[in-house]
Formats: sequence, structure tokens, C-alpha cells
Amino acid sequence: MTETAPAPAPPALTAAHRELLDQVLDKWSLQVLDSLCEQPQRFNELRRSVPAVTQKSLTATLRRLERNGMVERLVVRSRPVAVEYRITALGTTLQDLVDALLRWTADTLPDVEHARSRYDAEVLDDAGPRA
Amino acid sequence: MTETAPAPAPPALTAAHRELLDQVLDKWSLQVLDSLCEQPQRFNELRRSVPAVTQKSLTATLRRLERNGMVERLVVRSRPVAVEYRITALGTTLQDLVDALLRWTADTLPDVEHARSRYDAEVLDDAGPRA
DNA sequence: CAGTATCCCCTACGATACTG
DNA sequence: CAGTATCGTAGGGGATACTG
Repeated sequence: MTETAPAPAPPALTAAHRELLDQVLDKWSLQVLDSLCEQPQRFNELRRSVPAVTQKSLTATLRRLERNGMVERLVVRSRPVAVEYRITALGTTLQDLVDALLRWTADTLPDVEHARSRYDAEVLDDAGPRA
Repeated sequence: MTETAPAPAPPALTAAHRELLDQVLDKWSLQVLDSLCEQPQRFNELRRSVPAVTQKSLTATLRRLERNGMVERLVVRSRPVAVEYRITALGTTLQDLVDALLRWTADTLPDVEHARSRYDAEVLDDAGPRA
């Protein structure tokens, strides 16, 4: 499947690559990116867009994404200050990836759930080592 | 960019989707899958293929991948027992995704590193709140 | 060989309180 | 509004020891 692209030699999985994926595909990043993709938002707007996130985690996530060039932080010197976050060009390239990821999960989740049921039924039933 | 694919409506990011991605894109899974993609392997072969992994983590990773239908565990009743792990059809569909991920990191890592340098220089220098 | 079991640490995260 | 600072906890992972 997908013979359309010649697949130009997938590069090796170095520590630097893994680190980047970790920083960018982590628990909250996907949701934040996803939300910022639709429209730029302020800090507290984002908190509401991503319901379960705490201030601390949201701040950490935004800083990490900012550091990696995925989002941009714009301070409007009003009173009180307003801070707007928006996705960068680099961030949108990531969004395409995330969409692919999401489509994959949507496609395979039924199969995965089936596999899980089988596993849970035949493995978790009998205890003890599996050799 | 990439107007080639119509992008058939990326599905929402539910908890189930995130869970699957977490289980499958975690620290060791990528390397294990990658290694198994080239050829089926026994437990200790895998340990050598993925140098930094511990027994415990490798076992946990393999169990998780097996449960999700990504790898298959075959017990050869010899003495001592031999156990072979091989990637499933489902697992190979994931591999395509991982390749895409890796290609993305390879493409964007230079930009990301540049962004990091800028961030570290202009933000980490002056301490204090950023409002 | 292919694990399981135990201990232990460390950091990721949430909760809470405070500030320009 | 948009954070920073501090504390406390849960669990993911390593090191080590043991087993069919």
C-alpha cells in the first residue's frame, strides 16, 4: 500500500530524532497543536480548549513547543497583558503528520481492539511464566 | 504544501486514539518494531539489537506490542525453549507511519535546532517572568 | 534461554499558593 | 490575565537476583 511515494530511504532512529518526537508528540502537545491549528488563542482560551490540562503542564507544553519552533508567542502590551499563541509554519508541517497518525489509529483501532480482546482472554487468564 | 492527498477528514483526538499512540510510539517500541521489521528475532537477539534496553523494559514493550497485535510471539518447544518474535501485518502498517515520522524529523531537525538556539539565547539569558 | 520478582530512584504531573 | 514557585505523590524505568 501507498506505492505512490518512492519512500526516500527512511533515516535511522538516532537519539536526536527520538528526542524531537518525544518533545512534539507528548501527552498535551498534540491537543494543543490541534487546537492552535484552528485558530490562534490566548493562554486561558487554550486552557478551556484542552479541558484536562493544568496551568503548569500547559505552560511547560507551550514553552517546549515554542523552543522547538512549533508555536509562536506574541505579547500584546495592554493592561493587563495579553499573550497570543499561534502555530508556526513548522508547526503546520507537523500537523500533517499528526493527521496521518490519527487516520492510522482510526483505521486500525478496530483491529487493535480485537487483538487486545484475544490477548486478554488467552494470556491473562492463565497466570505464571509464559515459556 | 502537499495538496496531493485529499486528506479524508482527520478524526478527532480521543482518549482511545491517544492511548494507542502512546502504547505504540513509546520509548522502545519504535526501535523494537524497526529491528523486527528487518527480520524475526529471539529475545536475546533483540536485546543485542536494541543495545540500551533492559530485560524488564524489553519484556514490557514486547508484551504491549503483542497485546496490540503489532508483534507475534512464537514458542518453539525445544530445550531450552526458543521464543521468536516477528512483526505482524498490522505492525508493518505502523512501520510506514514511523518512516513518515522519521522522514519528518530528518527534514525539520535543522530548522528545529535553529529555533532552539534562538530560544535558548533570547529567553534563557534573562530570567524572571515573561509578561 | 527467556523470562519473573523485588527494590529503589527519579521525574513527570497535579494541587495549591502567590505575583506583575 | 498569564504566569512562577513550592510541595507532594504515583509510576515508569533501571539494577539486581532468582527460576522453568
